[in-house]
Amino acid sequence: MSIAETAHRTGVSVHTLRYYERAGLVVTPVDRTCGGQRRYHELDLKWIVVCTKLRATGMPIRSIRRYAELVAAGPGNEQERLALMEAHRVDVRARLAEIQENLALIDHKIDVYRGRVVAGDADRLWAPSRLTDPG
Amino acid sequence: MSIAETAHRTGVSVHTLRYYERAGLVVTPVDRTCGGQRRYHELDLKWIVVCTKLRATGMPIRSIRRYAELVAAGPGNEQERLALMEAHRVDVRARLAEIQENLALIDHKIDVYRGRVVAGDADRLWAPSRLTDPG
DNA sequence: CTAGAATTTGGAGCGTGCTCGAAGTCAAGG
DNA sequence: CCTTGACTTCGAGCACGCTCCAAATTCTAG
Repeated sequence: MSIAETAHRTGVSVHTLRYYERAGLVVTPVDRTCGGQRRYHELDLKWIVVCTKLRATGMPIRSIRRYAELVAAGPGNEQERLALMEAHRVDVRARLAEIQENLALIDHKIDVYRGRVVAGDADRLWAPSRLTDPG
Repeated sequence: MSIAETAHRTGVSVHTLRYYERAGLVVTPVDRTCGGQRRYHELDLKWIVVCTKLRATGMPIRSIRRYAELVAAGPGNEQERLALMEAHRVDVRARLAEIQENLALIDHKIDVYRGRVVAGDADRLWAPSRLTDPG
């Protein structure tokens, strides 16, 4: 299929598809027409989707490239692929925990402001407790 | 306290502290010595920590600036602060969900590679199922 | 008072991940 | 065949969030 359809079906732009290819994120060279235009197959599409999911978890491009290189190299380096993924999982979990932790602050702020808005709507009287709770 | 100590106690670099100030993330102007050097107080420190937590959840600098402006403007805009935080919470939760969802892929890959590594260590025999499971 | 460490400013530089522009080539319908 | 739109490459540009530099000034310990 054309690059446009691939872009449509994977949800990434054609620019990004070409960028990913330049960046070395492909496992096998993308098929081309005799005129030089890219023709993607289902397998290419699946791989691109994997890339987008790894990106969505914050894996940097260069790590995905490394992973693509390992996959391209064929069987025999599962140990390294495993290490790569495990390291990334540690990162992701840490980030997840950090976000969840700090989400509590946001929840708290929302509670506070909800209270203030209700009080304000009721009688425009409140004490801005900036000294104990900045913001 | 000095900028260096503030940096130490908040975990952000002195460069970043100055950058945040330039970017309009402060609620009130930072106190200065007669010579012009910054002197941070506990309240400044608390606000900086809030900023770092918002940053940690992915809130962009310009949103934090907007929030700081609202806080600086004093009581009366709780509605807007609330809207800002609620919008951000929606973002954060969506991102959280996306990460968690895609973490499953990583877990799956790890399971697969663990299996392959064990099999490989045992007898170096496996079928690289690239056609069904790229990567 | 003085030396040396810390801080100041404005602006430049950088890493990441796209995003786009220009100029030319290719593909498919009529 | 011809037109029109999609595609090609290469390199530049951009948004973001820092990070750093240089030269001047200030602070602090001895």
